[in-house]
Amino acid sequence: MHSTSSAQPQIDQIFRALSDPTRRDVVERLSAGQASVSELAAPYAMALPSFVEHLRVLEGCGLVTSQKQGRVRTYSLAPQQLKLAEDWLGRQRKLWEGRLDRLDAYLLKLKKEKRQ
Amino acid sequence: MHSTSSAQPQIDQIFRALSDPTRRDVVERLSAGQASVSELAAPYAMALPSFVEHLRVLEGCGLVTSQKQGRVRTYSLAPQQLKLAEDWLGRQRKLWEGRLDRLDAYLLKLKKEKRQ
DNA sequence: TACATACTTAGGAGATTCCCTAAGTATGTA
DNA sequence: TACATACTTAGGGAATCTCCTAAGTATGTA
Repeated sequence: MHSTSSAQPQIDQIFRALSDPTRRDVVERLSAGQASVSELAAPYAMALPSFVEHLRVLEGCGLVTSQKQGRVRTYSLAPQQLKLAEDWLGRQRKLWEGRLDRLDAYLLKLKKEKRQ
Repeated sequence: MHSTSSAQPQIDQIFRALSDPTRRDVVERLSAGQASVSELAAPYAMALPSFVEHLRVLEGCGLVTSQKQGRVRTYSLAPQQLKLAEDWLGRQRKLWEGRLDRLDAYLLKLKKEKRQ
């Protein structure tokens, strides 16, 4: 159907997950090291089930992992998925910069031809 | 309320916009150069008003710009906003890598101390 | 002027999101 | 055993999203 067809549910979900400030905060917090549900939830006014749903979204797209020990569930960052999003953005930047380079080259050529 | 407080509506909207495969396709297409609404819409089965709504979302968060000449509206990429998202991801990667480095250093120190 | 083209506006249906309260289960502690 | 702690499950409500159809406006063309 499309020319480029970048319909990857995984990337969809990763960008979607990162579009919420609470979830971005959690990712940032976990960059500093693992933490339990209550530790992660503490800074937020939100009801716990609401907050836990954010954690579920993050785990659902593989941005974080968790394991339960006794009654405490501990979350950690899983940075490979972050890389997926970063790679997509990097690819766009390269395309864009490549286009600028070609435009530069073209303008330079025009200028040269004019001079002759 | 939060420790890190990354509640930036702009970044929210950018990640939100990029979470849809049609909109990511459009960004990719525009990386190759500007295009009109009908050119952009051509590959999709979607009704035109639905597709145009995607363009409105992209323009709303500054990822693309448009101008109308006669009856044709032409869209271009505005790559500065892409950089916002890329920067956020890059920052997370640095935090994460920094943490790994500190962990390495710590393990190395442990190993040394054990040897004495 | 008549007709085609390129959007644009209006309104609506169904799914999803993001929050809530109330009540439950499993685990550690006195 | 009684109680507190740390989630977990169930269900619901308002707002937003992503698509649709139908009809409108503005511009170029014969």
